[in-house]
Amino acid sequence: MHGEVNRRAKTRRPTMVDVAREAGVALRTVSRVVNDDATVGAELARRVHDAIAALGYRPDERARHLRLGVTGTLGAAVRQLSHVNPVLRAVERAARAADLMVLAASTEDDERLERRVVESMCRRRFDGIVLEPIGADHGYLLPELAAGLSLVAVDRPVLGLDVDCVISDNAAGIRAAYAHLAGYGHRRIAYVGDDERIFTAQERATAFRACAAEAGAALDGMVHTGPIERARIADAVATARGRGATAVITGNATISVEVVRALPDRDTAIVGFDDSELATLLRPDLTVVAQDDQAIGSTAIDLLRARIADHSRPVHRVTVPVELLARGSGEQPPPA
Amino acid sequence: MHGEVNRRAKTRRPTMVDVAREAGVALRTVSRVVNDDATVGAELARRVHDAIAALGYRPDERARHLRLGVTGTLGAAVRQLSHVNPVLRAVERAARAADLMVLAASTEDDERLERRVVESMCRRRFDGIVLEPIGADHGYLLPELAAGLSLVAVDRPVLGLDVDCVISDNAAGIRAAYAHLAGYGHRRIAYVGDDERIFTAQERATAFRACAAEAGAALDGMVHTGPIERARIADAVATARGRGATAVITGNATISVEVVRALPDRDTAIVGFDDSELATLLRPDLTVVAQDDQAIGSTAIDLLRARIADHSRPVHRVTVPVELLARGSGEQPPPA
DNA sequence: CTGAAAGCGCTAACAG
DNA sequence: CTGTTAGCGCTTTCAG
Repeated sequence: MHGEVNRRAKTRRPTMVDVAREAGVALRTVSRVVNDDATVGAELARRVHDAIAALGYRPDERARHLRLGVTGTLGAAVRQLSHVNPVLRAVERAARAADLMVLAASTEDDERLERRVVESMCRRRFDGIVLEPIGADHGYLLPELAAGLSLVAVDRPVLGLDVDCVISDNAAGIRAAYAHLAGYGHRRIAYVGDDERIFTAQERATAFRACAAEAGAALDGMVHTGPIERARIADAVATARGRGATAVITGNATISVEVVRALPDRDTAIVGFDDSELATLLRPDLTVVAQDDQAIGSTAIDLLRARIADHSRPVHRVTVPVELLARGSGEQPPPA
Repeated sequence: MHGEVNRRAKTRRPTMVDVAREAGVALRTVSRVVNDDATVGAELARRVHDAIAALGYRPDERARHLRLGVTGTLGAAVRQLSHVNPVLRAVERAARAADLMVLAASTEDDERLERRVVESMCRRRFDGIVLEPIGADHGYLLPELAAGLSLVAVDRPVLGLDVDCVISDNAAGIRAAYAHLAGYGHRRIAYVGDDERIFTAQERATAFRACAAEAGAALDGMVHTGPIERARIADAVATARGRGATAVITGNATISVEVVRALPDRDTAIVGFDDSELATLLRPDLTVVAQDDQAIGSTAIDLLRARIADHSRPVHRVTVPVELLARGSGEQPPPA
């Protein structure tokens, strides 16, 4: 046990100069020891460490970063920190492997907050930013990019701006889901998705309509997009079933939950977009189109590091394949 | 649309001095405009803004923070950013209301990573840190606290150190759950919890044992704690039911899910610790002991701000009440 | 290795 | 309001 904390009086924090004086060495030597430069003798290093401990010296990275120009820090501006976000997890992991610190903040799906967060990170001179962009107008990024910001968008592109991004192959995912259900004999397949003002929602809904058209299926009462609200989704499911739907494709994990909630009897096949922990809680387990979160995260860091290293390199837009995981809910044929 | 990004050549970023020269004003005036000080004429302010836009000047907070001494930034070191964490959400909200930026990082339940993250935040001179402490040895915090770190622990105390913290009333939650089930006639109540090396898990398990003792109930095969593994929890549930348990109290939300998974027939009453989105997905809906996340988060920020303002104020350890939410799973009587 | 000094970009104190 | 200047704490160059 460590016991009582000695809460320091109003005295100035010690600096490197103080440490140098205490240890009786040159400032330069302290700097070397702190950045553990090999070219310093063992005896001197020990004296410096003793002085650091005696004074309670703590290096100040603000000054270091100011002098160095770089901060060794990446910002992550995501929709909601405290939500499940495997991509963010992969981003943190990949950044750690590259010895970069990730500091994250929520944008709360609020365009103004996104702007505040990103601009704040820019003023702090983070080396780069991983952004889950929201909203339509990202014009505020233009001066930052011109001033040297390195940015990579994940999950969605930054509309109207030519910046690096890495997104899932949403259309391929929908096509896989559609073909999977059709392969089990479904002819009336419905889609329940998110608000189409959201980029991914729009991509997925569009792909669904294309699939139906190609299959020669009518769309009446089969496509339901809009905000994620329990009542709306329950309505959508009821309408689709009333029109004879025997299978549903959902637009994301939250919608999958609501669709399952709205389907008390399990006679409708479901393929959900996005995998989640809940998928294997349901009975039967949920068949899903899973994103490759690990690939998205590490690709984002790769792109960002390359952009930081060479600001004028060509823009890369990477599309990451998705995978259909058959677990049961998507393999039931239509009722005879 | 904004079109092509003008990726700046290798030229130096403009500074305040450049802006002052461009606008033909004093450096001091630029500083005032940037920090929108009211005592500056409209005409001059316009000229400065024009110069800022013309040069693409972006203020550098590193220098500002270095000069000012404070950073207006709080760090949040939490177990896993990309997990559901309503407390973190409340922390962000409360900090924003106080005009403080929260930058968060994951500790991944790894003591060494926690240390790296916290020390990094200290070197960046964050004004304060919100920590979800893990592990037993927090001795590394001692020099930081002595050097002026403001810290508040949430969810668990920092063992062996006398620092501010805010935790839920775990024992009261367990007592409420026990009394609730007993009130519905249950005499054989089991507890399935997390690894007791975790502080909250230990508190909850201890409280459960005390409840059982007080009720004069035998504990044989009724208390199961350990790591969160599907097989272990399934075993625990089977054992408890074999010994005649008619009700289960769980130690946290993840365990609730696993317990439900292990109970295919719904003839066992359940009260879960921690509310979650899943609670209302199950049938019957899950009765839970819910933490007051909002209160925990805003209290944490209050304590932190007070600590920042007065470093030698007395340490506060706040316990936040919990609430039992009856939803169905905890209101079934034992089978006759 | 030492000692001295410049400079990163900003704020603030000073005298006009 | 302007112009000048010191200084935040660090890294790094330069001569010993």
